[in-house]
Amino acid sequence: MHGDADIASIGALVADPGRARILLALGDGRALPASVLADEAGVAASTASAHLSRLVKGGMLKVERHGRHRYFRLSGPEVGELIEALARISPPAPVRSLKQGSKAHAVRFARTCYDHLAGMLGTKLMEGLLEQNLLAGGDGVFDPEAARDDRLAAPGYDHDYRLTPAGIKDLKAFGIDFDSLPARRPLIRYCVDWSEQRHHLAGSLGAAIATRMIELGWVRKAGRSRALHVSDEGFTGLREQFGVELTPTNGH
Amino acid sequence: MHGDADIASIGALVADPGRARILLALGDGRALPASVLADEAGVAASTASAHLSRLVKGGMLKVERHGRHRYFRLSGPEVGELIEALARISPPAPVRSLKQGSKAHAVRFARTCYDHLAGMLGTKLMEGLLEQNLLAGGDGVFDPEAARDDRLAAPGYDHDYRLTPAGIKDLKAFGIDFDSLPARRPLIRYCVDWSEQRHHLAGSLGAAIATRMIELGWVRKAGRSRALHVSDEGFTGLREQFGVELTPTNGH
DNA sequence: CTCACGTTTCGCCCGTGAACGAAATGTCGT
DNA sequence: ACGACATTTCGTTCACGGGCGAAACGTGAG
Repeated sequence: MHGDADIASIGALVADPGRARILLALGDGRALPASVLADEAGVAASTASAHLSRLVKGGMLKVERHGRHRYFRLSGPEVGELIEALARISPPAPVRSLKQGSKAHAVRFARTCYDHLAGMLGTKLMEGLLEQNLLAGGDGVFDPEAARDDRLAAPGYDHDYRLTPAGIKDLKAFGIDFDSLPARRPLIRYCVDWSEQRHHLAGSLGAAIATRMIELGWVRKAGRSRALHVSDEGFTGLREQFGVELTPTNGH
Repeated sequence: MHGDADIASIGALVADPGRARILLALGDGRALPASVLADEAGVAASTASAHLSRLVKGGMLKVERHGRHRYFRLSGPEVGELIEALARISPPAPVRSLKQGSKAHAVRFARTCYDHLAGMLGTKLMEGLLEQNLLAGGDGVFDPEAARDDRLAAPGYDHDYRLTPAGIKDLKAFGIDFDSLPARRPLIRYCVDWSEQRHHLAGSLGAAIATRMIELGWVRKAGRSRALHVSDEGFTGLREQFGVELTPTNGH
């Protein structure tokens, strides 16, 4: 028999700024080599190595050998969920350099969250879908106070979003093939976006929309961070098809 | 404009064993005075005071003054969600004393999670509801591997549980008044139980069932922890009405 | 086979923060 | 107003863990 859960040991792993940056970089489930992560964390290779082995020993990361590189990734979705939960209540980090500043800006503007869209892009899209009545069942806002009514309600499960007939029609026109979506995964879920404190679309539909937008060239992965770059066609397409008013400058 | 999320600062708050025990004790949203929390954490009052003020400054806790006591509670549901996410991937804590051991045992056996039932009681009940076809749409298991199919899937939203006609009938007979349940809160949600790694029932139905069981005297709050005590009527009632085979000894 | 590169181990320095008791502060009950 | 109790502040001690560079290790490329 064992005792209570030792959450302090996990907390200690996250407590170091270098390790935290490593976790954030791996946040959407990608695999990255140690050297890149050292760079990402802003520490020497030896230091990063120590951090990485502690994270592996603690069960948060797992390793894959590929030639003389060692690729690290989150050991499971629960870890990603933890990172999201942490980011949601974390204060904004102090900006260390101009480059870091604009990089953080890009991540907040549009990024990947697992396999769907997040950041301002993700939440504005959700808003557009709701305004055009393609989606119904919630208002897209994250309101910690509302949940207080019945003490502390279950976390993040407070809305039942569903597609409207118009939504199915428009999304089919957009290029979503509903028949080919995985059966066992729910069509529509939502995440609370940590940078916007609003909802963005997840579930298999969220993933399909993200895939389709990349396919159309509306967005593309920017560099090796989770940030996404929105193309001109993306901006016009988002406005015309989903009523999303998004401009390259309204990020901050 | 601000930079990335500073999850390390939150991690540092959780990293200390004393603070972690405080957070765990407050995990379901209750308010407790500083002296009780000092006892719970196993440290001197002065030490606990320092911990508590750091947790408040960090935004994880808030204070309410009541006479010469100061009651602390989680500052919001997001914090509770974080604690659950942490506990889910944490190793079992080393047992420090016999008393702590049996206390941890009691918590794993049956406890409160926000306003519904968790621990072995909660997961066995979920299992019973599914076996008797009062509930459908999932199998009650938490399987991190299954989510791997489509990379890292959205966290914890992988099933769509729903009541069957038989479920509505039986639960009405059990004493649940469906008409009086809050409208804006979803009827059925689930949580991944950190001690059992299975699902237990949440949502307004989960809360109503918990309330009704307390009303019937099947369970009662044990002491000032989150643990619940199951009465003899509770054991027989659970078996007869929900097919739950639970004995006082199968906790470990 | 040997070189080059990615990664880990080692040894050392240094700063941070957790612990406690004692004493100060504050609040209630009588 | 006084004494009891809850809580915080203060001052000190002490241990743990992060940081780096140098050197060792291991693997793939030429």
